[in-house]
Amino acid sequence: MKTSEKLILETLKLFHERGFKATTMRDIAERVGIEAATVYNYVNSKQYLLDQFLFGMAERFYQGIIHIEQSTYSPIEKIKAVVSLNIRLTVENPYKVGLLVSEWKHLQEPRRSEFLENRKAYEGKFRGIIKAGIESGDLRRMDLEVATFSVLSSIRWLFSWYTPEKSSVNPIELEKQMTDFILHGVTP
Amino acid sequence: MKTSEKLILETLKLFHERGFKATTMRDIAERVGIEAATVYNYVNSKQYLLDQFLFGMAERFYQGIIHIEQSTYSPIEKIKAVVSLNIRLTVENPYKVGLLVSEWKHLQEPRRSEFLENRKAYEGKFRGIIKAGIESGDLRRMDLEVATFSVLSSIRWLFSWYTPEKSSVNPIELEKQMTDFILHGVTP
DNA sequence: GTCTATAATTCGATAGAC
DNA sequence: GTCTATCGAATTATAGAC
Repeated sequence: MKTSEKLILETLKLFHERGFKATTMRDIAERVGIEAATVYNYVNSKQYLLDQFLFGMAERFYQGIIHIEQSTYSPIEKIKAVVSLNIRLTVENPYKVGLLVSEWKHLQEPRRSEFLENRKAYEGKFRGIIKAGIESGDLRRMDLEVATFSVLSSIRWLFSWYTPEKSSVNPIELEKQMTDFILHGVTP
Repeated sequence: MKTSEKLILETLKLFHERGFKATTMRDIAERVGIEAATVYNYVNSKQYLLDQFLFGMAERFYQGIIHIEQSTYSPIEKIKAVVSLNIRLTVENPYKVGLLVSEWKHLQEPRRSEFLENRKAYEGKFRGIIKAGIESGDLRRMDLEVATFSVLSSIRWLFSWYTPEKSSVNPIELEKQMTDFILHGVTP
């Protein structure tokens, strides 16, 4: 593996294990097997590394929901597609998705505000899907805010407990199980 | 307000806004209106403050689910009670609940391990409730792990989006809405 | 209880040789 | 591309006067 690749990978693991603030450039250098000063041959700053991780993932979530929003799917099919999107991105990038919900506070302005705007836009698009579903009668009449965040929360925390290797279900089965939960709850 | 009370309150707000690592003793002192050295007249260390917040809340969640577990409620009634417990504790202590899920990594050993064991025990008890419900037929047949964490995730993230003042629903209505979602999903 | 002063350490980042 | 050396700033915490 190239040093540049190893640097990115080890940094991601350290941010995941200890958090951005508790990870030092010296920690990163040690994992890669170089000196701290050499890290600056690859990146301008520690902030840059966090920025790349967060906005890289945020953009993929955002583009994903835009495609779903613009599709001709029914509201329920759109919800299924969002669940599928979340599972796919989380399984492919569990650490980055984890950073997305825990380390954005450490972005510097104006990037921090940009990040929050992006997240708000994502949530707004999801809310639109739920709203359309309620109005068309495909979904139950319920409070829009509660419905939006209840569904979002159940899929956003996937990263914290699901790993395909250790779980009793594979990603395909997980998608079915989670969709069933969101659509029908836990009662028979 | 007594200085000691103001110190606790302002520290909690700062930990919430910036995170534990990004909050300095000087920040805390400034909000309270004293010098940094004076903070040490009230607390032994910054770690102590985080420790108190996290274990104080963790204990309340733990005691709550123990009482629910030992009750004669049916599985569905126990789930409703856990939802109620989460809403009550989150509305009463939104910042502390937020720290519970975002700042535990910054506990020092052995407290960090103790915290994780407590959380695992809490999750285990909740899993037991779901398991009993599936076996009794009160709940749908579904993967135990997925069911446990799907429900837990939907209520654990309450702190990040719900505030009684700004929401269209009050805590009582929120409890009904969330219970309906967990039991029956979003479809009619 | 609150202050000033400061110890002791750590951190992000840079300079410049090779 | 990698190193040694180091700067300058920030941080937790303590000592001791008032």
